[in-house]
Amino acid sequence: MSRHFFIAPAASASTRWADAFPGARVLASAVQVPALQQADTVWLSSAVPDWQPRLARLAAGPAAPPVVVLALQPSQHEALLALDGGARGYCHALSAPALLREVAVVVHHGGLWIGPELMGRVLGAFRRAAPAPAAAPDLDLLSPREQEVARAVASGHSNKEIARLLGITERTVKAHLGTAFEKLGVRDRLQLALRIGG
Amino acid sequence: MSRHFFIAPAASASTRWADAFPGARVLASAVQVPALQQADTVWLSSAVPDWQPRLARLAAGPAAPPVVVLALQPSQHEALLALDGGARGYCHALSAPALLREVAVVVHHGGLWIGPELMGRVLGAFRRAAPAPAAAPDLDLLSPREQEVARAVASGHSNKEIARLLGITERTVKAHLGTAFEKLGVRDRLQLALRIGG
DNA sequence: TCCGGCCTTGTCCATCGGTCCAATTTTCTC
DNA sequence: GAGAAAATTGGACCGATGGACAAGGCCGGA
Repeated sequence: MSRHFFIAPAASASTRWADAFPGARVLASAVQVPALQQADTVWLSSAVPDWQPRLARLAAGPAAPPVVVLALQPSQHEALLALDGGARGYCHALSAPALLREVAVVVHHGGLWIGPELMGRVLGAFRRAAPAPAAAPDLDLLSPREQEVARAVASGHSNKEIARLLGITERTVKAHLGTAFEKLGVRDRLQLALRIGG
Repeated sequence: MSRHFFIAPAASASTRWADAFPGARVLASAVQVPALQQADTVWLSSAVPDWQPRLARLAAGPAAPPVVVLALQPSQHEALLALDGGARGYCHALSAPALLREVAVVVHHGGLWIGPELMGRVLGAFRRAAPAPAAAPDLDLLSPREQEVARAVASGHSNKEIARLLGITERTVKAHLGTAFEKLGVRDRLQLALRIGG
């Protein structure tokens, strides 16, 4: 039995939600229900005046339920506010029941639901905040072949796998690793992976 | 009948995917298969050298299948590249089969799957302590003692050192590691370190 | 009280990983 | 061309690692 809670102003068009999720509970915006913490999904209308602090309270805590913000007039600005506030989804309040059920499945399984047009904007915003990391200087200490082997090790491969990947003998892999250990001052493959991977 | 395609280098750990999706097809990185356009989900390893142009080709078109990029060493930078390239998900290549199935459900229903670390960035840095609930946080799968051992391994310590550190027998360290490997679905200490981070 | 998970340790054994001895070939620089 | 560095492989040795099989004590929930 799935537990869905809708939080919306009194006169809202909650019939869509009732169609999509039979047995769901529709709450007046003023109500404070502790049971919300055990909900499968909380649908919060942005028509509720204090939806942002409500969202913050709902999304806090280790076992917080996924919250989807519903908007009668969706905007990218509001969508960013919702996602930044901890919402797991943002979609039109008048979406078809079938779509709402899709959204429920997604957020219930740990996914994030945002409109396709919003995705581009979100990615653009965060690419600016996450520049490409500089090349690790550690790797420059190694010869080209040693770098290949070292990267393969840092990817979790065994000597046998690396040998097959590079088309060389396992013995040769060991040789490259040995010199790589010495150059980087580590004692085994794990420490090497931590050096060039972290 | 779900159709899953995995594209990965020859010697990759594709057994995980086979566990998660019986009947799925594992493709060598060099193969070009038109049937990919009809796939339910395409899993693309970022260990494939030309994964970005491949992703672009896969994600293009009106009826493109959802593409999930798998990374042995997930980074926010690479995640952004993947999502910006049209990927619908980005997660660790060594994720447990159960988690991979969750990802499949999400993307198949139109959702977006991003790792807990990237989610934290999206949702704001100050609330990073309380990330998404469904984001199975690797370490939480382990018992307290197993976590201690796992963290020590991820710090580059040997079994003997860990035994001395924790005041237990080396045999016990092996026991904890064995169960940790099983719970996280990795095969050795290096992959465990890569999973939980250095 | 019984069951299950957790922590602990034991033995045995196959495999892996790292190091020592050594060698040949290629490639680049002086 | 001489020399140096890199890349390659061989063999052997031995410690580290991980799995298989077994078992005892502790503790909390059904």
